[in-house]
Parts: sequence; C-alpha cells; structure tokens
Amino acid sequence: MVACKVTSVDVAAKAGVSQSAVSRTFTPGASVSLRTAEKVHAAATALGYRPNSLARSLITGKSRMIGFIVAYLDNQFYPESLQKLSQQLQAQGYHLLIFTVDNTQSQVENIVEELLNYQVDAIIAASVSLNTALAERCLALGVPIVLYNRTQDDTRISSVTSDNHAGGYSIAEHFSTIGIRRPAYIAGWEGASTQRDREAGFIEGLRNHGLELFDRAVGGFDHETAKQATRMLFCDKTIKPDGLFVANDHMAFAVMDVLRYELGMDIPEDVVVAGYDDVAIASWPAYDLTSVRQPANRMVEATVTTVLAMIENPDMPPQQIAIQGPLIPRRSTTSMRA
Amino acid sequence: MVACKVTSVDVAAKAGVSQSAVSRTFTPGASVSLRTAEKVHAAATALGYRPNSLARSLITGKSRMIGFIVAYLDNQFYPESLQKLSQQLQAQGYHLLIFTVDNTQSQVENIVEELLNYQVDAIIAASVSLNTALAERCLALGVPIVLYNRTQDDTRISSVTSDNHAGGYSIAEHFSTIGIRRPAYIAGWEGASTQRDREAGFIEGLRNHGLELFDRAVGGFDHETAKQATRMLFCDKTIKPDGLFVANDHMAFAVMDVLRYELGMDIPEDVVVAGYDDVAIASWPAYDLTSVRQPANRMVEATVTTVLAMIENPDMPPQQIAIQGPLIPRRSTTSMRA
DNA sequence: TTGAAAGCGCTAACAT
DNA sequence: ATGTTAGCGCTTTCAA
Repeated sequence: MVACKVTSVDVAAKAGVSQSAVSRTFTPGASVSLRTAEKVHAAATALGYRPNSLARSLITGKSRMIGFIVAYLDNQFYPESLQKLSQQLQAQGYHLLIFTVDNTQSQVENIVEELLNYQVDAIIAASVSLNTALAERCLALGVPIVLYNRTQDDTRISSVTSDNHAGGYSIAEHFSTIGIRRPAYIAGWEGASTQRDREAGFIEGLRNHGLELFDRAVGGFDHETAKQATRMLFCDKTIKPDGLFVANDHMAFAVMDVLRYELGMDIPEDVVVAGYDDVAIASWPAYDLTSVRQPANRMVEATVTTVLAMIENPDMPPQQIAIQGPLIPRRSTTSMRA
Repeated sequence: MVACKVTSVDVAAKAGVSQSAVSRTFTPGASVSLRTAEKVHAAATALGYRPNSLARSLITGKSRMIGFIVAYLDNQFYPESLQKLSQQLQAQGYHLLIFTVDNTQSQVENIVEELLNYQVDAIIAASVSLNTALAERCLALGVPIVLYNRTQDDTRISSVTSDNHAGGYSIAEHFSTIGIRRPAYIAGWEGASTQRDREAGFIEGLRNHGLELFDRAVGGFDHETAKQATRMLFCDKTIKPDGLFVANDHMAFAVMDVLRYELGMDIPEDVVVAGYDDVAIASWPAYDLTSVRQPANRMVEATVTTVLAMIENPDMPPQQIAIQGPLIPRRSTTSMRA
C-alpha cells in the first residue's frame, strides 16, 4: 500500500490533476478548489504521499529549521530551556537542529559553518559566545542569531538573558540583610558574560552595603571544579567565609555537598549558600537553596519571539533582552536561630 | 567580502572552472586534480562559499539528519544521552533534529509524519513507543528507526535498552541479602516497556528469594506523582514497607525527599530505597542512592552503531540490544548498624 | 580529469 | 482555479 518514494507527480497522475495542483493543495493559503483538494488528498493518502520539506526549502529559501548550539547539558537549566524552546518552536512549525560543543572556541567555529550549510533559518546559541568574525558571517548571510543566556559586547548580536547584574546585586543585598560579614564568591567559567555580570553585580551590591568580597575561587560552571574551589576556600583556613554566592545552582549543589559531607559544616548555621538559576533541584528539600530565578519560560518566550521576528523581518534591529528574575530565599540562607 | 548567497556557479566563474568541478571539490572521494581543487578552494574562500546541504540532500536522498524524539528531558538520563548521542553523531557528520513530545500517542504520530517530511535518514525515539501503523510506515519508507530505552513487542523494530529485567531482579536479590521483609515498588508510567520489565524482574527476583511484593503504587516517571505514591504507601498505615524499589532515579529522589522531610523517616534505617538509571545525582552524597546503572555511554554507542549500519545497509535485520548494567550499592540501602 | 547536460521534488510566476 | 514552464543549488551520468 505504501510505496517507497512517492512524489507529487505520482499523486497528480493518480488524482488526474497537474503537479502544481498537488503542490498548492499542500501549500497553506494557496488557491485550490475544494474538489481538487479532495481528489489530491485522496490520492495522497492512498499512495502514502508526504511533501518533501527539503525540496520545498530549496526553493523558498526557508528550511524551518533553527540551529541550536549548546554546551552544558548537565546543568538542568539547559535541558529545561531546550524542552520549552523545542515545544514552542514546534508549535510554530519550526524544529531545532542540535549542535553540542564542549565550549572550545575553535569547535564553535566549525559548528557554525556546518549549521549554515544546513540552511537553518536562524541560530540560537545557548551558553556559548561567538567571536566577531563568526557573528559577522551570520549577519552577512542574513541568518539571525540570538544568544541565549549569554551576551556579547558587539551590540549587533541579539541576546536573551536574565538581569545577571541585578541578580548578583540582590544576593549581596540579601547577604547584608541576614548579617553576613565575610562573603565569598565561587565563579563560573570566566569567559562567560553571565559569570562576569553576576559577579560584578554581587561586588557592587556588597560595596553599597558596606561589605567587601572576603574570598573568591573559580568553579568553571563544572561540578567537580566547584568542589575543588570550595575546598580551597575552607580547608586550612583560620578565618573562613560565612556566606557563599555560587555563580550557578549546578555548582552550588556540589559546594553544599562538600561543605556538609566533607567538612561537616551546617548550612545555614556555619555558612550560608546562595546560587543562581533556580533550577528544579534548588527547591528540593535536600538542598533548599536560595537562588535567583532565571525565568526559563519568559526567556524562551522572548527568544522565540525575537527569532521569529528576525526571520520575518531581516532588517529588525538587534535586541538585547534582560529579564528580571526574583530572589527566591530558602533555607540555605535562613537561619533557624531568629 | 562575504556575499549573501554564493552558489557553486559563482565559485566556478571566479575559479575559471566548470560548476561540476566545484561540486567535485567539495565531494569527498571525487576525482579532481590538485590544481583545480586549489583554485576552487581559493575562490570559495574569497566568496565565502559553503555548499548547500539541502540541495545535496535532494539529489543524494541522504540528509545526514537523524530525527530524535524525546519526552522526559527533566529526567537527567535523557539530557545525558542526548549530549553523548549528538557528539558521536556529529563526529560522523550527522546531526539531530529534535522533536519533543509530552508522550501522548496522538502527538507522536503527527511528529513522526513531520519528521519524515524532513527526509531524516533515521529516527531515534527515546522514551516513547510507536504504534504498529507508524512503525510500518517508517519501515516501508526505508527509514531506519531505533527505540532508545524502550522496546516494542514488534520484533521488526530495533531497540537499545539496558537489561531491565535483570536490573529489577538484582535489586530484589540485594533486598533479600540485606534482609528486607516488606518490599514495595513504585512504578513508572505503566505503558512503558522499561517499567514493565523492571517490575517483572523485581517480582521474579523476590519470588526466587522467598519474598513477595508487600505493596505497590504508581509514580508515572513523574516527580510530583512519585511523591503522591510515596504518601500512599506510608501515610495512615500500621505496617509499612521496609524497602522501596523505585522504577527510576528521577522518581526516587522525590520519594526520598518525602520519606525524610515529610515523614521524618531515616534512610536506610527506617526504610531502604533503590532506584534505576544511576544518573549523576544518585551519587551525590545528599542522596547516595543505590541504583542499577544504565550505561548511557554504551547504550549510545550501540544506538549509533545500529543506526549507521541500518542507514548503510537497509536490509540489515532489526536488532534488540539489551546492555547489562551493574547494581551500584550505596548508602540508601546500606545500614550502618552492621 | 574535466565540462555539458540532465535531473532531484518542489514552488512560483505566468498564462489561460 | 488550474496547467505550463522555469528554475532552486546541487550531484551524477556521459562524452570528451
């Protein structure tokens, strides 16, 4: 019943109409009479015909595929974002072509070139930055590109993030309120704009509340590295931090594990811990981690809107969208003593 | 420097060769002289030319895209698998076109149709099953399909799983060894083959060790539902289970949270808990969960090998691969009393 | 090794 | 509303 390769010509023959009639039947908004459409549909169903998206794309110049570049799939924030993105784009008839990178710059370059070969209608780059040459190439080719959870100094590049500076600031404010005296910071990968902005906001917030950074270590957005960073901050120290802002939740969980299970410290009695992202695990009672929410829902919505708008209108000016997220105070910074 | 749409014709003109020469230069294994290739490459670089994958696919009938259907991206096992899959396929010049579903059967159907329109070279379906009609359509179209972490009764469908029956059995064995008397089970979504096999293995293992299932509830592979299931098993009960096998780790974490923080029970003193998958979080000290490892690495390797082999050779017989994974005993089932 | 020519399956003018 | 025709950018015979 189902043939191997059925083309619109086969359907046209069976339905007794022209090949273009078949094409029109499967083109939303084309002018076909009901009678013709019915005949075509009948023939198509009988033959098991489905239009070839690739051939269509070749002509229209639109593939309805969007390239998605992502590096840190072990950080729950990204699978969550990916799922929402995929769902929303799917609803609009777009699909994600996935490219994973290990975040080395050279790899990103090759990946983008390959992406462009696939004639993707746009690129969403999550958790990676593009060098200027690359960005310019996409711009020149007229392929819209939106950074997700990263910004670039180059303002011609659109981006969607949370307000990382404000988020870092609000943690400092919170630390000041609960009486932290020796605030420390565990940084993410230092090449990342999110890392930079969160730290800058935190430092500024501390300063404005009469505090200064007591210590700092680098966790590189990586679970293991974050553990090392924690040990550095606490082992063989006579004076230790009493508050820790960790650049993202993913690392904060590792940090809490080391503090509790290696160093035998109590959170929040001995040290308070705050993270960033508010991923699902943060609210699990085992961690109950104070965090700045990155509203994946709204960030994804903004990304979808921007990307689709840029596809529609290539002359749209680039957008730098920073979405405010609330501080979610939880037990990791809430002493029971009070 | 970089034009908007550069075709092989432009490059040919600039290089002073025929368009086919350009095509050959970019076709691995085609016969081109070094001199021609150099001229072409120079012209291509100058113009910023990149071959159009879509046009190529239209002719070759190979898109080098593989459709990936996935439902449970909040269960860490899937992002982890997705990342590995993407990396390995990328290394072979393939890329994943993502389709997310919320696991309603009707949605899967539409999705597969759409996938086929994109002329994907194969389909990998993670955590979903296909009805027979759908499977037959793919088979008839010659599109290889591999189920990942699911099996189907229809043996014409290839699949890669862990040995779920053996895994469930090994948990029962372990429970027997540590002296569990009232083993209970929290099931996943009951339509899933993994759920069915894990439970069957568990029950059989219990029976062979002189035990029988004390109680059972359904968690549907969902965090919240699993919490409810736990409450059902423990609230208002005079006799409670002393050992809990939860159909996957993702649910087991929710179960442990309820036991500890809602019901004030100690794990493993009051009740032991075991999961399945051995996702990263299982080894975090906050949970330290006994689990059956699903070796994502080897499962992905098997999947890639199978998929690529089927693309190469359409007549390859279907494979049902079940990969053995060890039981990883951790503190959640290891009493300190001993 | 190279170029000319014929399509891959479809859309989009253009006529009718 | 429908059929005819000309490509989209490329690969692949076929001759040379």
